[in-house]
Amino acid sequence: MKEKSRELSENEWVIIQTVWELEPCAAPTVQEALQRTKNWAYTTVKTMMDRMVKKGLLKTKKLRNIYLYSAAITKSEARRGEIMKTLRRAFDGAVTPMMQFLVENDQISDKEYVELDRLIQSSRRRRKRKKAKK
Amino acid sequence: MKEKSRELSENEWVIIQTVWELEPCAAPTVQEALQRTKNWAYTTVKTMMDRMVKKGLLKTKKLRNIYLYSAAITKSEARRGEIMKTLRRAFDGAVTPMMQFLVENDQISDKEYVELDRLIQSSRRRRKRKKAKK
DNA sequence: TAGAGTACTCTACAAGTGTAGATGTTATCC
DNA sequence: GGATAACATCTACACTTGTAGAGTACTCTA
Repeated sequence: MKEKSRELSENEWVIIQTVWELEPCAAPTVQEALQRTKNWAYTTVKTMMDRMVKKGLLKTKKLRNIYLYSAAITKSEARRGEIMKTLRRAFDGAVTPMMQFLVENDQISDKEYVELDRLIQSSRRRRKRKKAKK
Repeated sequence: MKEKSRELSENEWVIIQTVWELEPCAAPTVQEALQRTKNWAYTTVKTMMDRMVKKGLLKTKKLRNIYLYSAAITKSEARRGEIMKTLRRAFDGAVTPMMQFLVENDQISDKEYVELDRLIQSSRRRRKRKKAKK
């Protein structure tokens, strides 16, 4: 289960987000979709995407004379990688201090508290059950 | 309060962590301190540190003929930057889904649950008080 | 005051990333 | 069957990051 330590750059995130939404999709489609936000030339997008293929972040399938891209990693995997990176770099790998930081930094609204609370409870219950089972 | 979006690279994190511990400190000190973990040549460390000064991550003070470095940003600022980056990139800026992810991904031990719970309660109380005051 | 340390400065180079122009290729429509 | 549109490939270049050698400058001691 060796995580291939997928570190995405800022722009790679932008691209892969779009691909997740539209996959399977061709490069021009992605470029168009990003027209509003990013003003990238077609070749820019295409280059980035091809590099991402080489890195195993995207994959392609040739369809006649065009390539259809899709993500080679799930959103969940990517998120995990990103979080792990932050955790490792900034919090010595410890989850609690990171949560603590989040909680203490006024980045959480009242409503979010409630939700978070519920989340924790339910996840805890779930874990307990799982443990009991084995 | 405009955050200068301080994005540290992997190695910059390593350096600044050391500086936080030892500051004010000279470059050779940092290099020695990292000898065990990283096997960087002195010039490597020095180059990185000087680049970090240019970026506003570290600052120096000339003392006779040596430079003493210290951090130009606090650990807290750096952490915040790192978290914000993850949040923005991978979670669309929303805290709750990120917490949810943490909670649901078995990255939290039983003990941590308890602690987290306490954390949330107390932070919530604190916030309530603060609100009441104003 | 010359040599030995110790720290600093300058320069460099490879890999990765952001960005894209110019050029080539294929399918399609008149 | 030739023009056009749509897509792909090739090439390039500047900037950042990782890494460090070679050379210089200052300071202390014999």
